[in-house]
Amino acid sequence: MLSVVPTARERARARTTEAILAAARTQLAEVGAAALSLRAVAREVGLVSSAVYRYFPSRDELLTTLIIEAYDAVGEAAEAARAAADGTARESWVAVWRAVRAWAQAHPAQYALIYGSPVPGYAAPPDTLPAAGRVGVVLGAIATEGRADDPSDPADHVVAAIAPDVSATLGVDPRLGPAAVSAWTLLFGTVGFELFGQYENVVLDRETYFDHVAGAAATAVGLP
Amino acid sequence: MLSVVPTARERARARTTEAILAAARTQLAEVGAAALSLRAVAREVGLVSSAVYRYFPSRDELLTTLIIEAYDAVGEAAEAARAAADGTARESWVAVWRAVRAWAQAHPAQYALIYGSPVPGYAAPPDTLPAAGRVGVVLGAIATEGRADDPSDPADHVVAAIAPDVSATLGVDPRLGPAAVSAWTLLFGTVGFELFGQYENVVLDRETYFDHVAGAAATAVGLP
DNA sequence: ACACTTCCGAGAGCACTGCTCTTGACACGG
DNA sequence: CCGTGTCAAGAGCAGTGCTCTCGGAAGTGT
Repeated sequence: MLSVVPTARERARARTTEAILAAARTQLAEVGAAALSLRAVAREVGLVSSAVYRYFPSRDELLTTLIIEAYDAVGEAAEAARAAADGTARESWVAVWRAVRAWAQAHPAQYALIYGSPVPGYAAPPDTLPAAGRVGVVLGAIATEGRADDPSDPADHVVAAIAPDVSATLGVDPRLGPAAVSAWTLLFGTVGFELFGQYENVVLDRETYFDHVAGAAATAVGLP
Repeated sequence: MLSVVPTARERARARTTEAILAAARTQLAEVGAAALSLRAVAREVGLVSSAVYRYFPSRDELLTTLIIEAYDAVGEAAEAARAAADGTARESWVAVWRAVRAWAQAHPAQYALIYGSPVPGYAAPPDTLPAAGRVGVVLGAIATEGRADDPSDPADHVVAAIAPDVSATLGVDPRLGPAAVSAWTLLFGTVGFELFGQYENVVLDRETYFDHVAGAAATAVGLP
């Protein structure tokens, strides 16, 4: 119990768990979430299907692990982009937007897993909530850092529509809440629409359009 | 062939086709798209599974029919809302936004089918493209009707990022293109985020927040 | 060193899926 | 009235998630 130095069994278990996850990630990228087959994962690892259940109690549990991984990955991409940017707050903002889009392009199946329609019969467990907010935290920090005093604050009842926790966690002025949530929505809406084919025959130059939207959103949250 | 007066066989075929579609709609609402089972549909209709293949060559064909139906339904909801509104262009705009949201709340599975992640291994056939644009057409028409002269037009290269067909089909000023596409994205992004649970513990008062976003989007497309 | 407990992988099996193919019955048109 | 074309049914294939049992291996306490 809680041994600091892992036993051979524990190490073997960790290795197998990681092998299963690696195979699941491959499967996910190749066939998508809904077609992810536990038996195929088992085959790839060299196990029989029932053995996998010793590591994940169900297919949904496996998916949950992948979902958290994906949230963390896109959050890390956003944080890395912010860390790498050294210009104005507006430039950081655009850099983070671009990073999220680039991550989605590179990992479409993971993106669909977390921002597409939920897998049928699958209810996202609360475990995923903290990981889901990382991109929002990054954007909120940038907006607060670079915000000019903006006279066009929303009415009080609109401000109250956003949970106080959000402003607190993000460290932003509560009056920025609605605009921040809206910008966050627009970011993932734009990335999703492009990825899921809604911009087919509509948006010709995706980069130019995306940068324009990112800039407009920056203005909307008060970045000069 | 192409008989004006349908034979008994043709009528029977049309009846069975409609019965299958009705059962599929029920299934879709109950278990979602990815779990829609052709055998379950057949059972509900009172057929054996293989008989369904006389009417739809594959499960994907059935889904395609449902997708087009869903696009048409949400488009009709938007058009009806516009027709019923008799105030300013801004009021019409907000009414259409609300109608889309209400439709999505009433038909979450259909909404997920068309605006969620694509069903795995399923590529949306071109048949769905015209139906997909109906909501955009309604919004574009309202924006054009009520637009005030707006000095903040985007740069030429941004305008050129949007397909000319779009402005032509929507009948809007091409300079409005980027803002219109962005507003369209924000509408479905917001509705989708609410429906798929991303606003859990984030947006408390959904109606107030939604109306605020709708109004901001109206301003962004130049509605006074 | 031996016994005991825990863990793990394999295999069989259940109920389900999409889809194909064959077979027999029925309705329609010449 | 009889050939033709359409239809539903049934069996079957390969696959799925998941459960249960069983034998062996690894770790633990005496």
